[in-house]
Amino acid sequence: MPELPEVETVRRGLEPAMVGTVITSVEQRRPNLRFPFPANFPDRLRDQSVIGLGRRAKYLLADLSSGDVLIMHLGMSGRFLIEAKDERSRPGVYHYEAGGDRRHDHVVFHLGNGLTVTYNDARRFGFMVLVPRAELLQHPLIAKLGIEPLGNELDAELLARLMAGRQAPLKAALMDQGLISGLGNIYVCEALHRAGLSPARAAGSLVTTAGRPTAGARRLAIAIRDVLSEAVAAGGSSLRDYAQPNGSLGYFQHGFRVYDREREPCPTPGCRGTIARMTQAGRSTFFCASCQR
DNA sequence: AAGCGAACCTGGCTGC
DNA sequence: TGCAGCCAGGTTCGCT
Repeated sequence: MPELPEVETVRRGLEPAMVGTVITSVEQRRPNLRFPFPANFPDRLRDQSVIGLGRRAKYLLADLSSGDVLIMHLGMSGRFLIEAKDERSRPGVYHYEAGGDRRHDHVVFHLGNGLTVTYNDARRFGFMVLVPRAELLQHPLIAKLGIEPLGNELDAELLARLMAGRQAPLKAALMDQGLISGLGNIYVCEALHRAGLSPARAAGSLVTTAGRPTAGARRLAIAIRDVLSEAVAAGGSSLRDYAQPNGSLGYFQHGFRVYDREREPCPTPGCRGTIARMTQAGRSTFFCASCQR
């Protein structure tokens, strides 16, 4: 599920519930997700205050008073649910409404403010790791991440530099978290369509022989920023059963122009093409062969 | 070195 | 209704 906009939406949903409160206890209901939980995981969280909740790429980073950072990744199907322990005490404030299979509630954080935050992950590709704050940037999960696409660095020049010399399909290069971190299958398809670039062309084709960004590179840098910021503003996309922590649904999936729209007419003004689907590196790519070159 | 396919795990949908 | 087969937002590993 979650690419950068969804993770940022989750962060914004969890922040008011968790930051500034204390974790009174943690229920860890299985030994592992994608990886084993850290040793003594509940003990290391108990009685810690949550000082801040940040995000790097698709990782949530909870800063704890113990000096540890709790790194959390949602994998494909991870989500958080916020509930009031006593619904009557906070009527209508936080209420889990979206459907969900509670058999996959793997971690429950009990908070000092009376709320519980539950991590649910059917496929268990997500994980949680504890790292001392001073070691965070050296941690293998974090150290190799590329630039934040919504940060200040991403422009046509940097994009061209990152893609220069690469023979890999442009789509694959954009999915490479070591180059740009936070894009996934959906938003890469969307950004490439907005930029009018074929997912199959070589990444290095965004650079002129003089080493300058092509016009396509300029369009793509803007398209990446636009599609991500629009999706964040819309509260992310709700595919299948994904919901925001408060149970409400993101609605950016209505803004998809190509993703999961195989055989539909291309939405580009004046384009008479049809959205097609192909497989690249084992993942579905949705694109318009007519206006994406 | 870079790039591809498989693997991790479960659930939902489609089609017979 | 049942069941087999295929598909899914991510990441890592091992083999070209």
